[in-house]
Amino acid sequence: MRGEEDRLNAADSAYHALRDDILSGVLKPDDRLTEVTLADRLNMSRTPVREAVKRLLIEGFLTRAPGEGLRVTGLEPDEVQQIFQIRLKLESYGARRAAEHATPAEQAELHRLADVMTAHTPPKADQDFDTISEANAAFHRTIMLAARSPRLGAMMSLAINLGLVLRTYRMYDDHDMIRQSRHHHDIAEAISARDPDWAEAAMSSHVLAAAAVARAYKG
Amino acid sequence: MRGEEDRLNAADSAYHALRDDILSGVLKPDDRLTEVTLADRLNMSRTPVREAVKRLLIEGFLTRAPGEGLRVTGLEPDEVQQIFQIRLKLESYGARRAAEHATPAEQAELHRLADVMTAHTPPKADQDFDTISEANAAFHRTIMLAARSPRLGAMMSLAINLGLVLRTYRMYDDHDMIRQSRHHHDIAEAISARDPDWAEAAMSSHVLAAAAVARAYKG
DNA sequence: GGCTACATCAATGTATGCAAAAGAAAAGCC
DNA sequence: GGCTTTTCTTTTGCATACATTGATGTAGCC
Repeated sequence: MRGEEDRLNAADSAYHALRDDILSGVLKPDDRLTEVTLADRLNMSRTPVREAVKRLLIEGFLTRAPGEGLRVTGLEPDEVQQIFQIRLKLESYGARRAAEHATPAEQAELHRLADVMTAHTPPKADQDFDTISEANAAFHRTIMLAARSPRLGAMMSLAINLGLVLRTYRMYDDHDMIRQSRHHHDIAEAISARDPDWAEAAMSSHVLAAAAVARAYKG
Repeated sequence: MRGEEDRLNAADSAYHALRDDILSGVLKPDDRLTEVTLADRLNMSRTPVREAVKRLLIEGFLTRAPGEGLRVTGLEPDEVQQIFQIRLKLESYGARRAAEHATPAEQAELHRLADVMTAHTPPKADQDFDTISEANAAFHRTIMLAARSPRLGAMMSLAINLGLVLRTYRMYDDHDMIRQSRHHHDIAEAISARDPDWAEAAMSSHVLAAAAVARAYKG
């Protein structure tokens, strides 16, 4: 879907390819990797791979075993909840700032995205599923933009990526989805009302509900 | 005083050298830099310099001007406050978790580091300054370790290494330093008492005080 | 005279080769 | 036979050469 990936340089595409493989489980925590192996895999030289690996190490997706290559960092069950806690802090702060700084256009966009989600919830076909998923991502992205804090945006994208595994909607049943969609309307309203406290609380509630779903989900 | 620095590899020493030059003002926000220039400056090849630059870019010390090289990032006042807000959220959460998970050894270490800071505060010589700075960094690092959350650690290192802490250290007067030192004792006590609420509140207070100093500082 | 197109240069991106560090295995010594 | 030492192998670190990209300026054309 993204024709732009061709325009990415090798180092960046290596980064994204590896990260996606880690998050999607193609590369598993026990796999032994090496820079050369990965370079072969991706059909490029070690240099850009090295760059990507360095970044993944910093971000905690990989760890380097002293003398025997790289390993994918495993997700402990407890860590999932920790990531939700981090998201809780950052996203609620983002919502607060969005309530203070969102333009009318951004407010309208948030309402529109919430409407899209509602219209397709609960999903009847796979296509609904995709539409919801995309609208959800766009909703959160718009709030981050409206927060007018590039640093926060960078932090969030990392936190979100860490939790990407969980964002697969497999865990959500219809009830969860409907609630989530309502939450989005709440948040959009709070931001339109320029009420930071409300926006923060609504977002907190939203994230905590998601955390609870993840906690309950076994399988 | 640290003989270990010789054992650092080229990329790391480049990173530290450049960061120090930025923090100390040898490299100023308007300077136009290039990877080749820096490599010459440091008597090494572009490869390790590139690595260091990449990291400094991520951490926000440098920005790349599309077609004309690198520039030292000037810190906008508003951004400084935003970074403190992010730190506030993450560090207070870290303190909370540390209160829940710190080992007796870690608790003792925190008290020890707080004592070291107090003993050298207010600083009388440059050496005191270094000692305090190091103890401070170790204190926060120990809390992050005690929080038992590698992901949080990764996020923090991105947020914190934005260099702000280092740059703001020069803003402190004796009064600020004494207060900071007292805060560290508070936090250590809260963690030893295994009181997450207290630990979180104490850390919040600590970070917000630092933010206030930064806000008041003009020059 | 103004606009386009092409050449040129500066800066970054990528590939490859070699060096150094760290483990593992094998040989020698006690 | 167990321990040390040495060497071989694996993996990362660094340097250098080359490719690519994007900006700037100049010449030619309209």
